[in-house]
Amino acid sequence: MSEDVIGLLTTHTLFRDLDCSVIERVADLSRGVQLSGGQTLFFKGDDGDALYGVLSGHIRISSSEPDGKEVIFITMGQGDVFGEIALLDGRLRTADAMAISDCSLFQIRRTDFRDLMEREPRLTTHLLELVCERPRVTSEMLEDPAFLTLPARLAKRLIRLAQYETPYSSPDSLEIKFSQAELGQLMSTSRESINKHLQSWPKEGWIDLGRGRIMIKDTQALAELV
Amino acid sequence: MSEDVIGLLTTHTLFRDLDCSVIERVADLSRGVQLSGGQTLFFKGDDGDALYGVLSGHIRISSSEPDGKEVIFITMGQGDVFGEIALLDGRLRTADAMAISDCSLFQIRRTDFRDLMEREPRLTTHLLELVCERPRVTSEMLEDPAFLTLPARLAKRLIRLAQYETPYSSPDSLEIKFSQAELGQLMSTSRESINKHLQSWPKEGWIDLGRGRIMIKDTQALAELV
DNA sequence: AGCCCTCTATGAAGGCTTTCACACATCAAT
DNA sequence: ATTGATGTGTGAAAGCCTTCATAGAGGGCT
Repeated sequence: MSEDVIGLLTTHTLFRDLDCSVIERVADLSRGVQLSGGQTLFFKGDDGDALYGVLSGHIRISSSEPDGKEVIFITMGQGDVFGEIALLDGRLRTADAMAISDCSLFQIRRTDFRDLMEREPRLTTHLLELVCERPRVTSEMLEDPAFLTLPARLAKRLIRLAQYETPYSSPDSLEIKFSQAELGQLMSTSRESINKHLQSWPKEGWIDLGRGRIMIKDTQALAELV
Repeated sequence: MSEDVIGLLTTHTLFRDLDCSVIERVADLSRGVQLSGGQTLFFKGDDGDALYGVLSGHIRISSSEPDGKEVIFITMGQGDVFGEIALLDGRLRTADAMAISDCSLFQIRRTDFRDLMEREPRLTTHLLELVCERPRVTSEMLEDPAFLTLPARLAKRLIRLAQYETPYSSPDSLEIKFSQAELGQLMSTSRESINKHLQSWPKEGWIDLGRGRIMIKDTQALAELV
């Protein structure tokens, strides 16, 4: 476990360039968390008292309403670190985090991390970079629904998913493991709408559809829709 | 000018609790920027080399497309500080900033600010808080379109505008100085849709409509729509 | 006053999405 | 092999929003 954590830490933006001794100290602070698929790590509104890193499995960051509607913001996979905002300001979590498959995470608690930050200024600087990255992504998510039509957004999202948010990939044919219903939630639209737009693309040879997965065959063509 | 800057700095989250000497140093670093209504401060994609604070006037943070469409994210008024993300990571601006009225701003350049940060760790901590606040707001802006109907979002937005984003206010009757067209851009919808929904509320006595302004008469009633 | 520009008001037509309903395919478990 | 759960494929009806077109009202300027 500890070696896994050290491996993840050294490759992540947040901790890269730090001395080995510091990384080991961070790893010592961390404790393992195991979740099975469907379990919730935290809810929107919980106290934000820790940061998490994904060692294996996938975590869905989403927000849901009492009536059952849910918006998925992003899914986190191996190597991703999340929960850093609540870690910094100690306020409430802004979204839910749920395991969508069996997960192995590491957790660093707020108090431990703050002590470390005081001793290691570079850690703060890196943390700032990480926190700055989020708004850059979110502001794009804000303007896309206003500027792009649904098929354009869908194409864009598929490309993004293939590049960043799936473990599996091969040279010229990228696979996305999401059901059409999940895609609908990712994009705040209905499963049926997703389905109707997806129908036209296999005919062009741009994608292949399967049960619970989509193979991208022509990224270029999809990109031109945007 | 310098006294104005010091006044703004001492009241803002970013600099509060800092020693007077430090605040004076920050003020010394800053230079004044004057804009007349309609002038652009920076465009999305520009290099982000400075942070700004509003001494007077209003700045619109928005993002626009070649075809003329525009989404307004937020408007900044007296006492607001913006541009801090590009300041931190030195990357490109994520939105346009334009003066919607004659403005007096102060500017602190990236290089100057970073020097200061190294000498003043508390400044970094406060900056982190500020940067953390943004995603909290934006993530709400992301889920609202998915969960709420247009009238609900409109009501919510009016309340927000009345509270935070207009200089003018009086006890039980809040005035919003936005045209219906601008409201449409704020909410990524058409001027006509805004108008149609607004029509029904004066009859209930919840708001008064004027040319280029809206008076909120019953905040409670609007809040219940959400 | 007269003129112009901006903003508000309103209706009709059309488009895109949602919702509902149902059929069918796939996979896992018994 | 049967059953049940989950995911995909489709069509019809309804709703909401957009776009287009047009009218009128309010303010500032000469």
